[in-house]
Amino acid sequence: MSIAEPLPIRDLQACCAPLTREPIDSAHAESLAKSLKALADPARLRLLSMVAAHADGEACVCDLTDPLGLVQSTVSHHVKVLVDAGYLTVSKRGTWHYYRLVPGALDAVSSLLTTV
Amino acid sequence: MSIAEPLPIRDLQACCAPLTREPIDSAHAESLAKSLKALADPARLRLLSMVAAHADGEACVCDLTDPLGLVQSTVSHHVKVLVDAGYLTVSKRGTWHYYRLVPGALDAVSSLLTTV
DNA sequence: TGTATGAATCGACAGATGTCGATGAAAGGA
DNA sequence: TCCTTTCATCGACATCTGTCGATTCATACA
Repeated sequence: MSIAEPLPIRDLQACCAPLTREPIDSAHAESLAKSLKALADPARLRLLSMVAAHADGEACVCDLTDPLGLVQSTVSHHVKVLVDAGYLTVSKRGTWHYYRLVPGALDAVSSLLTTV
Repeated sequence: MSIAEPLPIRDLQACCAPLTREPIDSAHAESLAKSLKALADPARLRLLSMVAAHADGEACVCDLTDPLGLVQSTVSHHVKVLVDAGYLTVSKRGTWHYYRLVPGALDAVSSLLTTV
């Protein structure tokens, strides 16, 4: 992640009250919107869900192309969006790249939306 | 909402486990993505936040144009997106339309993202 | 009836996004 | 050294999206 990138969602949570607690300012609205945009795609939601459900909680791109019904380059693109947004991490072993959920990342964005 | 519209988020919650509990199927991924897309815009996040913070928990379009820095037709567009997605309701009194948060709508989408 | 006000709709447009096929890069094995 | 496999990147394309100005609609009031 370059320095110009949006804050990953966990930093956002560390600083902010839930959306309805008080009016959100432009900068934080921008950050939260980016985090939500990364999530707001059916292929990426299924991808996240598949990674979470996969053996050992990790999966490679090749595990995902068939069940998603998408070409390798497209899956690679979606995975990159989720890594950049802070939802996935990658660990490389040989020619394989294994992706895994970042613990707490989904809970962080979730807690920003709650009203209670 | 026409019959062809996506399920509002509350129905989604009534039927589904959180994203990481088990692999989500295509149809539900599509629904959840639509609900998230409605939220994934800085202007709409600020709009929701302003409505929640406004006196009596409701606001009209004319209350929002100035603080958002957007033209009336644009605000009207964003409001419609949020109403269609089930986050806002409208009550019309004279020429004024007052928008208000749907109780529990944000909590519903939030709970679908939680992993715990 | 006519006018004023708040809001929805329409048409246009630039920019972002999801998808694909083709190519390139890195690592391992014959 | 060469081939294979896994993945990233690139270029192209159609579609979607956010924004605006102009118009239309509905309601209230003079």
